[in-house]
Amino acid sequence: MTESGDVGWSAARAHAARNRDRLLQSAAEVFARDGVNASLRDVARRAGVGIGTLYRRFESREAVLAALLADSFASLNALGAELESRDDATGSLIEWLSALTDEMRAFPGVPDLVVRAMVDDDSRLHELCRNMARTGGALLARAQSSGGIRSDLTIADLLRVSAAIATIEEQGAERRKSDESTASPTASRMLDIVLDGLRPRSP
Amino acid sequence: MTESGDVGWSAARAHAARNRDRLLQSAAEVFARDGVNASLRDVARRAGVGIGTLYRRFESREAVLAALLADSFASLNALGAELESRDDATGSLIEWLSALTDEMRAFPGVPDLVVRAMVDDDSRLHELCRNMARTGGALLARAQSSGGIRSDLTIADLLRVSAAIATIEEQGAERRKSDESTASPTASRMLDIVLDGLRPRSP
DNA sequence: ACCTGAACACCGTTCAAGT
DNA sequence: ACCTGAACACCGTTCAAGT
Repeated sequence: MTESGDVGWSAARAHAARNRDRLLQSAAEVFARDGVNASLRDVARRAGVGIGTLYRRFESREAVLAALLADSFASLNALGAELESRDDATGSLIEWLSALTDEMRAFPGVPDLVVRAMVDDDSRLHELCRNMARTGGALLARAQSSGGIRSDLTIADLLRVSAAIATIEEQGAERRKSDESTASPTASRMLDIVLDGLRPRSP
Repeated sequence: MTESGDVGWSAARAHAARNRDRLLQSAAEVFARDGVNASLRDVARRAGVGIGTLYRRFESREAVLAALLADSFASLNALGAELESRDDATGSLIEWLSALTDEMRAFPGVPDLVVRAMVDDDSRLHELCRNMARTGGALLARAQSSGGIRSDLTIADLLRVSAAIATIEEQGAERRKSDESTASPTASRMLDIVLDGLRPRSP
């Protein structure tokens, strides 16, 4: 099949790129269904490629996830930059935390992953998470100096809270067999309740 | 080896009981290290029995966990009963939620497990969790009628919050590689902060 | 009655062999 | 250069064979 020189090369490269796209598409579907620890063999199967191809395109499960989540994180950084120029510092922070919580619901297991990656230098998601944290940190500092948010909180605290809420809502979104008294709360209600606790109290 | 009649039987029964104890001991160690989804083969190996014996003594992973967590849940119910007779209704609820959060930190993954079991009729932990929720529900109702807790909250909300905090602290308790700005908050601080949000606000 | 371990159908990950 | 699938070392779970 070897066509001479560049033609063969670029055909192979195009094919490789298509495989990468298919793998990402497939991974998005499988992770959405089975969570971030879903079977990578499943991902490869559904993409119609061999398992070896997956490992050739992505050095690890986290590399796949990093590729899938990169856009989310970029949009959070963009939103943060935009919110910096708003008057309401506290409202800005809360809006950003809401957006973060939403993004973390991409796949089951993402919140956990993000919290761990924040603290693990070796994670493929480490830098992505750290950048995102920097964006949030700026918003937090502004909200704190405006007096709208307790001054003893750190951005690490808030990311953990956000992750916790995202985990809760992720589970609440699943099919429930008995739905009487344990019906899941509205998506944003839990976050609202918890964020209430972040304001300074004047008793 | 077959000794005649009852003697052989009771020896076998005693042996079986000892195996069960060893398995539980081993499971406690392995789950503490690797979380609730740890290898059951590992559990059997460390207990010095065949994998078949584990499955003979416990019909499922959840059955092992139910056996390990039964005491915790019982003590929460006892604590609840005791707190019912205290004057400070809100303080009682908060103390109980603190205790619950602590118990959920038994092994990594327990909070998630409890939240799921609460909603899954088929789980071996379902009844255990439901009873515990009933205990908390009574404390919540009392705190709400005393005016100390927002009236729109349900016990399901609070258990989810507790699970979320327990998850956070469980992760915070792990060895961190970089510990600068992401240092984990003190054990109870997150819970305190969040519980602040549960009080009615008077602006 | 109880215990064991082989057996089955899956994983994640690597790497020789093919094109 | 890229792709494939066998190979290895693991799982969870079941069940025939042993005592």
